[in-house]
Amino acid sequence: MPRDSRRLQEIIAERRARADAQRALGHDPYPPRSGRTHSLAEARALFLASEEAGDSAPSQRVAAAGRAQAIRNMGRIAFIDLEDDSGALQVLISQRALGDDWALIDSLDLGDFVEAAGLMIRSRRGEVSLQADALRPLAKALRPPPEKYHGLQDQELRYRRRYLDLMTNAEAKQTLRTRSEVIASMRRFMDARGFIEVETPMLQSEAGGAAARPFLTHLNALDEPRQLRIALELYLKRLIVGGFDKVYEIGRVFRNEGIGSRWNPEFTMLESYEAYADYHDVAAMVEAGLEQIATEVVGSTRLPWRDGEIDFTPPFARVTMVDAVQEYVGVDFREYDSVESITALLREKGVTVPPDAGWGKLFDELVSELVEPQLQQPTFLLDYPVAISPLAKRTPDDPRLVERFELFVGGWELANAYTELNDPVDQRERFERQLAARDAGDDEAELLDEDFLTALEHGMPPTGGLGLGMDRLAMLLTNQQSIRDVILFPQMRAEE
RNA sequence: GGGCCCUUAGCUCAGUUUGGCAGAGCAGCGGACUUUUAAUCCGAAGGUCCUGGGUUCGAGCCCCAGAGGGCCCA
Repeated sequence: MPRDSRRLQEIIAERRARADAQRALGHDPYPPRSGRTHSLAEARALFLASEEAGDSAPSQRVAAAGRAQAIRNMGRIAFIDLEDDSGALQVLISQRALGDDWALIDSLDLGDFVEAAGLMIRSRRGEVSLQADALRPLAKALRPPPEKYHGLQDQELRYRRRYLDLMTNAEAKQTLRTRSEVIASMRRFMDARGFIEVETPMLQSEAGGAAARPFLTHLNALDEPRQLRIALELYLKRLIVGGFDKVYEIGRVFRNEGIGSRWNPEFTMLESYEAYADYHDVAAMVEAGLEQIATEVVGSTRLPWRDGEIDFTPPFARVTMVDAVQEYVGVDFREYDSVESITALLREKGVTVPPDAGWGKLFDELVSELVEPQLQQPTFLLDYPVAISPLAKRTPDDPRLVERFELFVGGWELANAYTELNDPVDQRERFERQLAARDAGDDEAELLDEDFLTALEHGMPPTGGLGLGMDRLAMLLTNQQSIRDVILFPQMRAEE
């Protein structure tokens, strides 16, 4: 944190002096509690209701509180714009009404929390106002707020000091509030379908369930290494083995990888597992869920997105991976089953070939470059190659494919789902193949989780599983292009 | 990892074209004002021009290196 400049130190000193001035007037600059009777929106509503009823003004006294966003002192009368989480309200206050406490006006700074009490009126210019006859400091702000008109523009400060962003940028606050509503709406949807919400370990001996590098830490009490989870999958499936038929978790996962416009090292996933369901059932649930959440949160299934819109009205498009690659690349990918042949295909199509990559990464590259960007409206891409899906069940008619879909929206992967692999023998072979890939240099390959295999050996019913990125869902529903704008405190390099 | 852009007062930004005294608005400070709402009016202040080197009589500006941030690509 950079040291405060001399100018800023002067400003802080001035503000501390005004806190002392409040004490001299018999007011505590930091009283323990507020005596407010109405939020600012409630106070306004009280007046409007009374006006609607034909009364000139409500006779009920109001004590309201909030942050002083503007102070207009006209000499013997002053206007203070207060703001709380419900809205804003103008306080009108006169020297005559306040008496000795009029001196408090000079002790106020922008950013201070203030309480005002009196009757609701309409000012001469028509502004619904609280005509206060009592004023009381609630909390002195020692540091000045950002400039009021433009708000805080500096991207770095907006992320590092999010409270200043929230304080001054209404749009940023609304976006982050919507994120919370998205998560609440998702919980309502899952709960109503009979899922129970569970919590599984974030500290794991071997982080599994996804292809990603984990964060490493140490558990002192047991003197053992631990990894932060990269997915929720393997523990939730243990619960299906145990007999919970519908479980979900909305939780933070951690991937020690890049930071970018759609990537933050910690992000929030929904995962759900439903016994006796398959990936088609999961797709139907995702359609219903996104329809409901969009309707609850935004009020429509047609959402503005960049220059156009995204339509979450079911049913979503469904296309198999085989057909999609045929359409956008022009080949049957099953005929390119060696590293050599798919490398040649990538070269032919002008896709950069990552060095030392196995078949799975090369295939992923092909699809990421040529197929996924095409999928702007919600589209289920179905039936993935088994090589990049070590936890999914093979399709009945082609053992090279698995019953898996990813849902793409706006060209982004939003969700990933399988008919879960519940054959412990096949699962062990898949893990061993992953270990071989790891030995060949793929440090994102799955580790063999012996306890998870033991659980599968006790028998897991046919199960449909889902993973869905809540941050990206929040981005889609708020029309934000940067994940940092839907995460309250995105990761940043430490200051200094 | 690569490319491009940004960093000047507490905040929002000019100033870089063509090297020549460091600028404005808001906020703050002093004063005026009993219906304002980006209040208005008068006055006086306020700077690590991101950091470190270099070129030059002279660098916010040109050159080199670095830091932080943003965007795009991998």
